[in-house]
Amino acid sequence: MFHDQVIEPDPDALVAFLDEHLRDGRMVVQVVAECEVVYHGRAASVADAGDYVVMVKSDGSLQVHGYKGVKPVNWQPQTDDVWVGIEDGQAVLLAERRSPEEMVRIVFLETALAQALHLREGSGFVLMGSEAEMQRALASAPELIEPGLAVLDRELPTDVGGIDLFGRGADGSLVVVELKRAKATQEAVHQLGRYVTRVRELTGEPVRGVLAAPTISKPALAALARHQLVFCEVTALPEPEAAFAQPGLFDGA
Amino acid sequence: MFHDQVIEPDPDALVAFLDEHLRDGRMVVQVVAECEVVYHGRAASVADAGDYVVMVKSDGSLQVHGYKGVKPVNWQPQTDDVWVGIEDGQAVLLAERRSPEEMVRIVFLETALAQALHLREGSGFVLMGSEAEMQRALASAPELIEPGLAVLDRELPTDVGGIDLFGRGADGSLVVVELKRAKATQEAVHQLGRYVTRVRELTGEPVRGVLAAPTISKPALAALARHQLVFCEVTALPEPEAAFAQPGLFDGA
DNA sequence: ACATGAATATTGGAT
DNA sequence: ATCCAATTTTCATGT
Repeated sequence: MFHDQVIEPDPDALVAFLDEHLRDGRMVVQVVAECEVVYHGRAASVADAGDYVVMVKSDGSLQVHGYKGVKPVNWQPQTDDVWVGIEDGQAVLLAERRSPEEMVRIVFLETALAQALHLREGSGFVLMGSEAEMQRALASAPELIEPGLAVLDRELPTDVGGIDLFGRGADGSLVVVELKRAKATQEAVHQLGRYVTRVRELTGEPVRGVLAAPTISKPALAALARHQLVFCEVTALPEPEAAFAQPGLFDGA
Repeated sequence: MFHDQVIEPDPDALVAFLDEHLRDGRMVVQVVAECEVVYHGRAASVADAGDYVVMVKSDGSLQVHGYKGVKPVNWQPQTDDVWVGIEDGQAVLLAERRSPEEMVRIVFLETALAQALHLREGSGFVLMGSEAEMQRALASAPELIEPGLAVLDRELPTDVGGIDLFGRGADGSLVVVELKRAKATQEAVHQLGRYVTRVRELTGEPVRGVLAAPTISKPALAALARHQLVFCEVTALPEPEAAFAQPGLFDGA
């Protein structure tokens, strides 16, 4: 898993280390260093000298992390080429990508540490509470939306977008359901309104619109009312499941 | 910058190491280990045993990286509490967050490496090519959108959303401009259509709609035409600036 | 390759 | 605290 490491390498040693391990397509390579980072592609950015953790994963994706935040300061999804070399006596890493054409260039000013890791692929990963899961659950139990609702379609495509759930109510009218796994915003209301209008135009039948989500923002609820649409509370995760919190087992901070 | 590390620590040593350095609010702490990760909050997930790099930054944010991809397998923005301890003879890390209420729990099965880094804040960061920048540029040079256009407002709020640029054309009609820094999609067309309709309702005047973006998808262009709206090509970055690509300076892969 | 839409989106700004 | 909109969004999926 942990493979190789050099501490405070000089530029030549760093380049040699990177060159060796970046060629090996199974390695995740990290460099902890004071560096400058330049990006040019979809946008462009310059980061002046600062301390960062540079991580190049085995798929060629690259990220430059600062001292805070989940998001890297700079990054690049799966690159096509990563080159290293010496320029003006300093180690430089250049990552390039076609489609879109972009590049990240890192100058290592002072390197604290470089390491190569071999991370074996995880054996399994399951995510619960996605919108897709909600959609399946509601398709099998449409009474959670309204009594007597019969689901006719899921992801029904129209020229203004895909309708999450499409059905017919107990009153005989068509029902368009827009689903959100998190709090619904005005944008979701606009989406729903667009679908309802279009289905009315296409069918000439009475159409009702339902926004199904765990919660809804106050402005969105007001907008719903204006458009004579309905909110329906549905949760993405079935149970709160308080099974994990185990106070007393951990040392308090 | 590089502060401290332990190689292949046993659970007790790992917990002692983490406990010491996580308390220090300036440290970025990394653990390279085979581990299991459970998340529960906005959604829920379980990752079976696999090799990961766990990074806890000095703001309490946490991310668990696998061997590929920019996105972590698991993560948590700025947590409120990080606890470590021993459970069933194994080192466990629990990161919790209020608002939203969620937690990530990591069981370290076999630890290759743990280290603490002190990353000083970078001195400067500049990003070019944001939509805000485009907006400023076009507000000062509205002829890039159409000759004779006079800009009346930026980010003009309406009850259906904020209009990026609002002005009056040489023909006397009102002009609504929707701006995208990247390729425009159908969603942008819907947004623009909504604004145009609303402004027509509110003013009773003739209103034209312009979608300004570097490119537009084919379906979006068709939708624009149906709604009698116009596309205008504007680039987010002023120049391609081929100043960075320096072939020949780097060792080929 | 292109287009679409979800995401534990994250993050910053405005109210 | 809430809400909204941008993002180098990334990523999976479908065509």
